[in-house]
Amino acid sequence: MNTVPVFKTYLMNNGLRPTSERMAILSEVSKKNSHFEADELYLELRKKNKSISRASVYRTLPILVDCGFLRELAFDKKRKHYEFNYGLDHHEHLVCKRCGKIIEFQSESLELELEKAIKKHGFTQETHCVEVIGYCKKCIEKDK
Amino acid sequence: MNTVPVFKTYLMNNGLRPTSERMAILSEVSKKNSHFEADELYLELRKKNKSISRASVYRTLPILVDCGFLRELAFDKKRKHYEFNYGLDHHEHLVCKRCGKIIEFQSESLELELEKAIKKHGFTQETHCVEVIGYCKKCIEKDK
DNA sequence: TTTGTTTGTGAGATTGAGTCTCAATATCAA
DNA sequence: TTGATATTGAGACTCAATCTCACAAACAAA
Ligand SMILES: [Zn+2]
Ligand SMILES: [Zn+2]
Ligand SMILES: [Zn+2]
Ligand SMILES: [Zn+2]
Repeated sequence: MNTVPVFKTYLMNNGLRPTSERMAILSEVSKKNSHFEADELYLELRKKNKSISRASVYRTLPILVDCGFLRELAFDKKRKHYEFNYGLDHHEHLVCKRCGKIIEFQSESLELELEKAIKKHGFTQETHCVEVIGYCKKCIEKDK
Repeated sequence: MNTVPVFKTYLMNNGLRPTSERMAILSEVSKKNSHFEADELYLELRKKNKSISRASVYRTLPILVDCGFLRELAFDKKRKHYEFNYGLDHHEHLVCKRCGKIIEFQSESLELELEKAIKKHGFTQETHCVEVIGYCKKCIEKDK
């Protein structure tokens, strides 16, 4: 994908510089195909001998969220979770309280209904998150 | 409302005791008509000479969430926010990134579509939260 | 009641994700 | 080059939330 030029343009337009640290973080993050947290990413970069300070990692992630590469997730109110979300289909999450499994799902009609409700209140959406807390099929069966 | 007997039954069924601290917290919380956070509640109880320790407040809130009196909200990933949610209409939130205003809204058809999607995946819902991040009408107009 | 067992409380210590500081370094435009 | 500005990294710091543990309540059985 064309993430690099898009990121560089974003940085330029906001008076930010395309440092090697920022570019390395973008690169690492765009390889992710699942949810992750900041410290996990920091340690991964460290292992790959791309030692970027914890501060820089924590400083860069909000930038990547702001320019639309990452989505900040809401499950687990202790730590922030992210997912790469550029050029991919938008999805929502079902979180199992028992086994912790996270199921991703898509619903066009859900998105449409949400869009309607948002417009009705004169609100301008940037992102949204729909998260369902409950129990997955397997866990329900186990508890019988 | 019949919160007190419902809470007592819940506690009983879970091997927990209906202590004066727990009942006082339930009482305080059920008077709330807006979003609040744990420490705020602790300080309020303190002012009213119902000195309950910070630990007990933090210990009781998850119980109240678990038995359905409170809902845990997802905006502001730094601190946990709650709202009293018993016998009231279910609603979702629009959060303005600029002024911080939180608009509550309801949509029957949104709920129905969500319910459909959940069932489709064999998931059993306990709660959910829909949160839209963006800009409110006023802030959009100001920025022109 | 009394006794023993279990559960809950409070004060303060501890944790840990995330932020801040600031001197040193990198970037960039002129 | 040079000067203005932005960024980095190491480690100090913050602060919401949790944990510890001695003591106090609640409860069940006798
Ligand atoms: Zn499960
Ligand atoms: Zn996802
Ligand atoms: Zn606003
Ligand atoms: Zn609300």
